[in-house]
Amino acid sequence: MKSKLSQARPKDRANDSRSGIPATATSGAEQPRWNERRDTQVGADKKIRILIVEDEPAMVAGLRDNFEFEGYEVISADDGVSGLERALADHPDLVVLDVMMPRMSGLDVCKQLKAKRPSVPIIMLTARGQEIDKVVGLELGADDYVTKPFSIRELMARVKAVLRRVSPHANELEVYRFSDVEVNIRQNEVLRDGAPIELSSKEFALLAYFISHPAETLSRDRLLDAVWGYENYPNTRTVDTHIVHLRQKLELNPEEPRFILTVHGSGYKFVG
Amino acid sequence: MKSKLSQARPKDRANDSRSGIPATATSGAEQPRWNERRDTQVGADKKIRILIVEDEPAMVAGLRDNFEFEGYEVISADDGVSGLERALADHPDLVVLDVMMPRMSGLDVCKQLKAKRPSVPIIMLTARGQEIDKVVGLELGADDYVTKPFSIRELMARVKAVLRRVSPHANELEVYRFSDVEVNIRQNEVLRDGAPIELSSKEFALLAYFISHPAETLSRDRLLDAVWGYENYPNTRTVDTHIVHLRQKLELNPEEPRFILTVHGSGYKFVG
DNA sequence: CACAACTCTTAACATTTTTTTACCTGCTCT
DNA sequence: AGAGCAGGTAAAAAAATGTTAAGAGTTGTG
Repeated sequence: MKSKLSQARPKDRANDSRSGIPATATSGAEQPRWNERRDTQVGADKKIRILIVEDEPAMVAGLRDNFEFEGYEVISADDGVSGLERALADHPDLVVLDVMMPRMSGLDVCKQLKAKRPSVPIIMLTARGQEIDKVVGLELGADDYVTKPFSIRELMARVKAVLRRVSPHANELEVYRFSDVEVNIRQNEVLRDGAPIELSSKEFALLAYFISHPAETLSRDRLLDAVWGYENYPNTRTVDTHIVHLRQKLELNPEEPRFILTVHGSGYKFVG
Repeated sequence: MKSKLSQARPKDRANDSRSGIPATATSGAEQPRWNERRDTQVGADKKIRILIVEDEPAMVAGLRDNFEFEGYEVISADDGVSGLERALADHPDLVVLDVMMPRMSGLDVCKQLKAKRPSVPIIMLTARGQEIDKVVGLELGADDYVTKPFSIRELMARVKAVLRRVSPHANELEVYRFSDVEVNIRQNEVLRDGAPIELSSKEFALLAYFISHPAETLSRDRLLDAVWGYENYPNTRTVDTHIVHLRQKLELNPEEPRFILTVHGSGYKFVG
């Protein structure tokens, strides 16, 4: 969560000019803008971890910024050998791998990594003119590739696409039930006896966070951090208000909440 | 579903200069990429089932990934005998068959399978230098072959070609229906009660993407990536405008849309 | 080549929804 | 009783979306 200054967010992204990364030293022309809030992982419990293996520091910094802004956890390595080591040791959820690197080519890293961890998705960064088919084909097993110079926007989209493809579980399996209420995390949908309950996005994020921390007393500050983000400092009373709304929509008897309980002096607690 | 494919846009978009961002030197993206969404079987009634018979796990995994990404259903077997069994039991629409395998050679599997199910198309994976003529000729009856090492793109193209050749009905299978609306993906045609609804290419591409991701909330950015492509940076509001147009043409009551719903703060969602 | 028809994009304004803040009441504990 | 906290309510503020229209570019046609 980097600059989630959504307060000062420009209206449309055509105008904003968040510092992007030059995709290569040569192409300063591309001005990616990526500072709009997108479909990031809201209130996710554990972050998705991305490993960036790339020898050019500026590129790493730029990618790190953007990925972290999108809510991913980023680790990095600056040559092939250490990249392979980190990939094996730190269990990233996805690897972004430059082809041209010191010590060990990205192609070899890819091959060796796929041999040991066939399931970890890899996106290759290739220069134009390199043999794309080899990179992505079965010989190496990369899941996708982007040719330099690329827009951060394209890379980000492909990362998300690969993640969606690799773990479609996120789509369906995240359904929670308590009492006669059914919460589908992925589809932002809450049902009571099959009838939809309309929640605002904040309300839903709040509920999702509660659900993922059952029976745990959550302080207002913690809820603010998790649901509103670190760069937002609304009044803690804001949380209360949203709790009220949630209860009104969720509880059978909002006067006597059964699911979202108050822990006097501490915060709130969700009980399935 | 790339717009490129459905749009009769002869010229490169490189001369697109309105947003101040040059379309980049990267407009060499004319070459199709295997991993882009293509003319897959969108919203087809039932998926086309591919059987992969191959003993190398990494290869199976890679093929599975790619075929599933293209919208096929994949089943697999890791040796000749079980491959033949599954081919007979599970009625795949196409079989990808490695020649070199334990227990029973792919050649024998092919021969026996063709003897019992003459209609099921088979694509063989052969190593360079193997006797191609025998494989494809009448003796064995395979429909096509690919020599290792091959690019996934080539294999995918051959699979589609064979499927087209074998079942020209595939054209009609790409019809999706909801309410009294009928959408023919391949023919860019939308009918309501048999009467055509005229959609622009963007509108159609948008609808097609919605249809292929039913009940999933799609952010504007994701729609931009999928429908407009990576090299274009239109305003996110552009999506809204097109949604409006789509609704006006598609919904019975555009004021209260039933098919294309807005998810406030997140994007849009299509419900059949 | 001019002209009309059409598409796409952007902008401006209207409307709706969400989020935040402010103010007030009641409760609990010392 | 008074301080501190929980919670209700309403309204202001902000953001997102709907709507309409105008400009630029394309296509098709005479």
